[in-house]
Parts: sequence; C-alpha cells; structure tokens
Amino acid sequence: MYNRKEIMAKLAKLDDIVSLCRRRGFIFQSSEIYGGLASCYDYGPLGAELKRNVRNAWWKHVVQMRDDVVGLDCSILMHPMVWKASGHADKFADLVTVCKKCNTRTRVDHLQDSREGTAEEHTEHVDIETEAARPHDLAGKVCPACGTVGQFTPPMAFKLMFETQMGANVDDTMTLYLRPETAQGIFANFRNVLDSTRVKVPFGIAQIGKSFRNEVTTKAFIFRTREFEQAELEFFCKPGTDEQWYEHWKQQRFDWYLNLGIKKENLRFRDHDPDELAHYAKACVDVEYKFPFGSGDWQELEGIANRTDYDLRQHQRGIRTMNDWYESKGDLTKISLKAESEDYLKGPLAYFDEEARERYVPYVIEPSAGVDRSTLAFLVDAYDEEEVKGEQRNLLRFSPALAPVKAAVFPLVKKDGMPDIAMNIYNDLKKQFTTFYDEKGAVGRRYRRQDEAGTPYCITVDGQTKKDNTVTVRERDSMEQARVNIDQVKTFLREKLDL
RNA sequence: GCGGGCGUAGCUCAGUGGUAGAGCGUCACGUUGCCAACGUGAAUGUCGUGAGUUCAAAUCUCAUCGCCCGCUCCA
Repeated sequence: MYNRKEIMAKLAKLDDIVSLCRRRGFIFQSSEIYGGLASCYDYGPLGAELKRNVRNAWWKHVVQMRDDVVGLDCSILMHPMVWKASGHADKFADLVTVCKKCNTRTRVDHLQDSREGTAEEHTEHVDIETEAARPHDLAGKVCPACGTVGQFTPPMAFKLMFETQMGANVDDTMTLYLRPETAQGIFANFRNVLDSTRVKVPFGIAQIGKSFRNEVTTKAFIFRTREFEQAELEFFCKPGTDEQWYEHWKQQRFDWYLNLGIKKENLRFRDHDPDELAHYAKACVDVEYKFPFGSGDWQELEGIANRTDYDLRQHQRGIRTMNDWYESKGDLTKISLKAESEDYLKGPLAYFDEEARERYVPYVIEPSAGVDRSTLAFLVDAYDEEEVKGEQRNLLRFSPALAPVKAAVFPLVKKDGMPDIAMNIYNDLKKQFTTFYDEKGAVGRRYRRQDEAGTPYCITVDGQTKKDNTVTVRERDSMEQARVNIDQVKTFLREKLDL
C-alpha cells in the first residue's frame, strides 16, 4: 500500500503523461472540438505508430515466430446466435443496487446477508431476464460501505453489450451486437481454419481487433474504455495437456512484456481464486501492471484463462438451436439453447486426433491482452524525468521495437551544404525505418524533442562530415555520441535497434 | 447513477463585476558549431456550452457537457 503523498506523486505522474500524450500527439480526447465524448480516445500521429508497434510486436511473438499459431481477422458484427451460445446475450449484464444511506453502488450478488454472513456464491453475470423479474429480498442485506442493513433501491440492470441495427429498411432490420470480445469469432471459425489450413491440435488462432462493452463506469484515461482493442489467442489442445499449455503461455506472455522493456518490479501475476473463476474456466491468471492511478494498485493488462472445452461445446449447442431461432423470428429472449447432443464428440466443432485415433473437443488456453492497456503501460513505464545541467529532461525510454520514430536526422546548422547531406541520409533510412527529418533551430532542442517522442537515435551531419564522411549518432538514454561513417549508418541502426 | 474536486492560448497556470494575461511551446527572419542558446517579429482564445442577473459577467446564479478521484466492472 502507499501513503497519501506517494499516491499524489503517482497521480501527478499520470497527469504528466496525459499532458505529454496530448502535447506531443500520442493520444487525444475523442470529438474534442464538440466537447469530447466520454471514454473515447483517439491516437495521434505518434500514438498511432506506437500502438501499431505494440500490435506488431504481439503478432510477431504470438503468430509470426510460432509454427503452431495462425492468424484471423473477423468482422465485428456476427450472427446474434453467437452471443446466445457464448452466454453473453443472457448473462452479460449486471444487477446493481444503491444504498440509500451512503449512495454506494454494489452488485446485488456481492451483497452480504446480515443473517447468514455470506454472499451468494457465484460472481457471474446474472441472467438479466429472469433475475430482474425475480423479486429480490434485500431486506437482510448489508451495505459493504456503511454497514446499513436493508436500505437499498430496487436493482437496476445494466446491459453490457452495444446493440445496433443491420438493414437500411426500418421495417426489416435485425438487432445485432457489437462484439464484446474477439474470442467468439475465433471459435466460430474453428472449423473453417481446421478445414483450410492443415493445422493439427495443438495449435492456436490469434486475432487483434476492436471490442465493445458498455462498462458501468469507465476509468483512468485509456485504461477502461467502452471501445477497446484486444489481442487474443485461443490455443487449442488435447484435454489433459491443457495444464502444461497454460503454464507455457503464462510464461510466454509475461516474458513478452519484460522483453519489450517493462520493468520487472512493475509486473506480476495474480492468480484468480477458485470462487472468482467463471464457471467455464478451470484456471485464470492476470498479468498485472503497477499503474500510477487508482489507489496506486495493480491493474490487469492481460488475462490468461483455461477455458476448457466450454466454448466449442456451447457453439455446438447453438447450431442445434437454429430452428428455434427462426421460429422465434430472431428474438433471442424467447429461446433457450438446446441441450448438448449425446454424441457431441462427433459434432462439427469436435476434433479427430489421427495420431491418438480418438475424438475430443479441444481444451482452450486463452491469453487475452488489452492493446490500449499495454500501450498505456509501455508509455507509463518508459516515461522518465531527469535533471541535466540544471534543466529537466523528459524522455520516453521505449524499447526500439516500440519507439514510434526509430531515428531522426539533422544537419547541425542549416548551411554549408549540411541539409542536403542530411536529407540524403533521411531519404535512404526512411525506406527501412520510420525516420524524422528536422533542420529548424538549435540542435540541442531538436535532441530534446526527440527524447520526448522516445526516438532512440539522432543522426547529425556536421562540419566534419564533409572531411571524412562521418556523422554523429547520439543515443537517447545515455546522450552519448559516436561517429559513424555514413555508409555504415543503416547497418549501425539495424544492429542497435535489433530490427 | 451518487459523492468530492476541476474546466481561461498547444501545455502549465494567473486573473473575484469594468479593454483577456504570463511562462513555456509553435511559426518566420537573423544569428548559431552538439544537448530545451540568443535577438527581432508573428500567430493562436466561442474564458467548456447554454440561459439568467447586471449599464457591464472569465468573475455572481441555474442548467448542461467533459475531465479527475471513489463505489461497480475488467482486456
């Protein structure tokens, strides 16, 4: 825990970062010219590069470098039955009540009973239709904030999925949902990938894309937003091998953050307690980062779950329910999923393992990362202030792979032919790296500006360049300079940047 | 949604009823030979938005929007 002073210092740090993000074009408030739109943010020129680098680093680690993972890019809108089968349509809602005495909002299923001293067991999302209709006896419940018994408002329901209409003809539209997770698109395409890609279990399908959740409350800059980007892997494996794959991905994903420069002391695992697990999950662990907001506490970047064979089996039930769906004219609330077939092991989403000569529905290990969250973590972790000759230097110590700009090229002064030489170097480098050219003002200022953008290297053409064809290469973190032959600059950068 | 704090230039902020300001940043020109240099000049504001009180509102009142902190959620 932190004392008040430390918390204020942390908050000040986040404010500094938010301010820098805006000032340097990393992240803007959405629709700002119209007063802003809550919970929505836009990535500016530097932020777009940074976020794309985060995505690419994830894809490289999870797909490109692996022999057992393939990629996918699904549409955001999917058949409504997907969400019936996944459980989101019925259960992706919270029932919340407010204590009249202290105005604290609490989920109904989290309330303790004064008579029994226990909360209801499950912490899952409730079935909104049946639950809201059911009379709730809150008379004996205790407010966790002020201890008052039985002073609650009637429960309110929150729908956590965004709805939208497909079809321009108003008389003939269908209600669809913006996906609340990318995972279901992977499960829905499991058969397609199997049939078209010659993959064999164990293998994974990865996807990066936007998801939408009508969060009750948003939080902390881009940390919790209603529109957000996920990077998810569903790794399919044979039942019985799931625990070792779970451990494997735990380690893989943790190391990914460390290798991209997150400080070890700011990253940790947090295992979910058994009673905290969703009913389908056998195990779940969060990768948490010590963000400088909230009460200075750890916040989740990524969840890694053992989802068992739940999702694939649910979708087999969903497929069997299609007739009911047609008959109900698409009203999801009027139908319930058909029971599982007795020979579900022969269903379309089951797998025949030729080596073992047996059928099974694969177990799934799911590492699910928040792209915006990790982008924020990389920003926060890279941010540094230090004093140089009495002046404050702000810099972002990005890993080279994440740095929005890899190198900047300057003429020391704007004369004696230096700009031409520098421009030639720039034109050559930009074919390979995101490069920036600047010839305005004092060179010291240009260095500092690049520090704030997190550019690892600055290349300066100076008076000596014309004599011996060398340039100064200045390193961001140490501010040290080395002379490098112009012909060697590209090789030098490639080695140093490891790109 | 409820409680607390806040909203003035790109950023940080001053301005408590009487002509909208400072520092930093940005741009131009000159100067400048390696770490936010210097000189001169310039641009930039619906004072979050709307209404009300007033001869006069950034300032007082009300509403509204947005942000931050807490409660809930969770990638």
